[in-house]
Amino acid sequence: MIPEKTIERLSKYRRYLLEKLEKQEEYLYSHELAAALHLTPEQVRRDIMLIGYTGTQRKGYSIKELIDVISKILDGDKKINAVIIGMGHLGKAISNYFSIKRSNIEIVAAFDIDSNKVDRIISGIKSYHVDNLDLIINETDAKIAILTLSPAGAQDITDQLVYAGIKGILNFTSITLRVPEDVYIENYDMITSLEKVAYFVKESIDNEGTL
Amino acid sequence: MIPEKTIERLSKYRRYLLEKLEKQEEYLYSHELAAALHLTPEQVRRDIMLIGYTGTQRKGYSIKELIDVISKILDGDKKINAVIIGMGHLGKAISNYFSIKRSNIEIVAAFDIDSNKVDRIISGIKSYHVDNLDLIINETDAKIAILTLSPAGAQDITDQLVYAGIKGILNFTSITLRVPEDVYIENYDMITSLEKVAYFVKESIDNEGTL
DNA sequence: AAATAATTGTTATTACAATAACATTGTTTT
DNA sequence: AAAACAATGTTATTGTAATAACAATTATTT
Ligand SMILES: NC(=O)c1ccc[n+]([C@@H]2O[C@H](COP(=O)([O-])OP(=O)(O)OC[C@H]3O[C@@H](n4cnc5c(N)ncnc54)[C@H](O)[C@@H]3O)[C@@H](O)[C@H]2O)c1
Ligand SMILES: NC(=O)c1ccc[n+]([C@@H]2O[C@H](COP(=O)([O-])OP(=O)(O)OC[C@H]3O[C@@H](n4cnc5c(N)ncnc54)[C@H](O)[C@@H]3O)[C@@H](O)[C@H]2O)c1
Repeated sequence: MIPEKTIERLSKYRRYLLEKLEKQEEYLYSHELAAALHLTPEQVRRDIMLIGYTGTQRKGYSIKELIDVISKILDGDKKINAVIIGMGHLGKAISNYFSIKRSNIEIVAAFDIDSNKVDRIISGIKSYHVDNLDLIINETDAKIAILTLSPAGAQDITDQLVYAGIKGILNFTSITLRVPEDVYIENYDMITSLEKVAYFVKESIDNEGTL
Repeated sequence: MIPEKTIERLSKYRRYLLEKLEKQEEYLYSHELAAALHLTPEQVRRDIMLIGYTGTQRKGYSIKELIDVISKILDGDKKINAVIIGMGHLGKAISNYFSIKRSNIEIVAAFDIDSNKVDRIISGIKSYHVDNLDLIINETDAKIAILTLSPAGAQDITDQLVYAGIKGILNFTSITLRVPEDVYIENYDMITSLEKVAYFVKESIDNEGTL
């Protein structure tokens, strides 16, 4: 019901607002938020309207209240657990990163097929052999999986994850996964991102002076 | 002129087509490509139309020719060089990844501020101290930068990159960067992606049975 | 206390992207 | 050689997201 793009921006708004809150600030205007995130003030106001929060005119939005409203929408009322599959280069980087950050989402376990990488604690996250996938996911009631394993095994593991009750996947493997309708997939494809940057760079170089 | 979303898909089409080519296949239909990437055949045909390629009816598209047309658009005629800034966890993972992959984009240098991480070759990429940023970027004629450094230094380094002639940035730091109009920025924000997945998972769980 | 200025909230418009419809054409079959 | 078929190419439609316009409102100023 709330547009996907708005959800993305809400996440970014919240992070910016939390910074402001730390600096003891109380109110902010739509144009401040817009300027900070390279958006238009209209866009910001529209998003805030969509989530049903209202500021006070001439004074702006209460930072604290706005954070609360956004959090209610993004987080709901209970925490959500996630697991990482594949503790290679990328998997370790992500584990390390999220072990620092605190949020409503907690990474509760990691998995790998390589016996050298399991039964250890890496960046504060316990790592298990994939054979225990179903068991641990049920025990921890994890609902999200972050896929950073080799592409070859990705579809097979995905099927197991779905069977175990995972409802959302953040997929870093470059392959396209098949999942049932009720499982939400967010694909992140680094090659595509890089090729896209390269394309627009090329275009901008080609068009130099053509304005 | 070609829509951004089409550029993204072209990158994915090409990767799929290259796989097919390796298997010695010669032709494919729009519906095959669509099924493989979870798109509609109409979307695929439209994209192909936009880039001015035409297949043959009843026979489909020539895989080889289509790859060539896409490559002409995405790659242009010369290679493009990239650098990585920040050889921490994520920087290393990416360097390692792209040292394997072959494409039109080559990562020619890496930079860090930590003296323990410089003047070495990491995953086949030579790593320099950031003090040499301008020099090396000019020497290598790099046009793209991948930012995987700590957020604190990101805006400062970005200014230096722009000054040195960088025209495209793939930004993994979670902060929003200021750049001139002619510099293309692609932001990738892992927290936002994960929070988005969490939101839609929550929604789907809440709406269970409400269909 | 009235006027002013600045900001919000909402509706209207425009732009962009995806989907659908269908006419066209090359291939195959009989 | 003619007819049927199955795919493409293109136009039309719908849907979604972003932008713009403006009315409503509340602090501030005089
Ligand atoms: N590193 C990057 O920057 C990068 C960028 C884009 C995409 N990717 C993708 O992310 C994935 C991981 O990349 P990486 O660089 O970390 O690779 P990596 O080889 O360092 O790590 C892969 C890990 O997955 C494990 N694994 C393999 N099969 C498994 C299975 N069936 N179950 C559980 N674990 C399994 C391996 O043991 C290994 O530890 C790959 O699919 C890659 O294409 C990585
Ligand atoms: N690791 C992840 O999965 C992940 C996910 C999302 C975002 N990020 C972002 O990516 C960036 C890197 O993450 P990480 O986990 O690799 O962190 P990290 O601390 O492992 O690495 C950061 C590296 O940047 C270097 N650095 C710091 N300041 C620098 C400067 N001015 N010039 C050059 N190098 C500098 C540091 O020496 C270090 O090697 C951070 O901004 C982080 O927010 C990381």
